[in-house]
Amino acid sequence: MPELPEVETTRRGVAPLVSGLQVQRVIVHESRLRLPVPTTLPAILTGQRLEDVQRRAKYLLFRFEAGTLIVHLGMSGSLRVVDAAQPRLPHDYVEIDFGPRRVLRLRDPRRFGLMIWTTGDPAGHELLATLGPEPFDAGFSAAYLHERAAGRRGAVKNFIMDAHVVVGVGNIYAAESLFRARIHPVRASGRVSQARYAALVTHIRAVLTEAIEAGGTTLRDFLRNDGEPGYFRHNLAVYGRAGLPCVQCGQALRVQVIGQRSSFFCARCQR
DNA sequence: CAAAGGTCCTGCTCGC
DNA sequence: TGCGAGCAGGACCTTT
Repeated sequence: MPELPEVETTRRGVAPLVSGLQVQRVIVHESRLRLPVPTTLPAILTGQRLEDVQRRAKYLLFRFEAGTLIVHLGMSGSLRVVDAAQPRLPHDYVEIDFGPRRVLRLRDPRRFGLMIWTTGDPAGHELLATLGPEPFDAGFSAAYLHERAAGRRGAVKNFIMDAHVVVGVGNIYAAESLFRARIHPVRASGRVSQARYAALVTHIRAVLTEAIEAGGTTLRDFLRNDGEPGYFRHNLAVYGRAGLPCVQCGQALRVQVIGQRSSFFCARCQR
């Protein structure tokens, strides 16, 4: 589920509902996520006031006075703020209770997500310290990509999906932005001109912006924070459209596994 | 049975 | 030959 737009949508949905409130109770129903949820979490959080919710890459940062709760939704995670009377759903693994009508629940069927506690500057945490720039940072530029890609022969799609190069470009938005920039996903990243990287930067930003404004692309199990099903199919030009006609040229779109991920593209438009 | 939106780790290969 | 960067593949886990 969560690519960057979904994570940002989650942040915007959750933050106003719980920011400024004090944690009443924490229940960890299942701690075996990608990293273990600390069993001390209830003792750490109870009584603390949530200052705000920030985002770095696909990590959500719940900032308390004493430290930061780092949350990642993996491939299937979601957060909702529900009434305490709402029954737990299957795979609702952690509950942070900010009051009877303000229970934050982490659901994560595949358990690829994480929820950990850190003190000090979260940017220095090992999970965050080596991440590349945010797509909307000035440091993410054509010159930056061109320089980072010099000499690299791997597929440009893998390159832009590498969080140490730039964060927040997952499989869907990699496909969409490469299509708009007319760059073939298998092209060696070191053999993309700076001018074409300029186009790619523009399109990555545009695609992410559109998706965030649309409330996030949702393909499967994203739930909106009010608990309503949030199914929303963003207008995707290539992702999931193998065999269907290219919106530009009409030729059938192709799918190919690149870096173990299904990659959709137009073999005529993208070079 | 394959595949699903993410990330980390290991071990191999290539080029200097 | 040795080294490091880059890269591919596997692992994590459950559901459809």
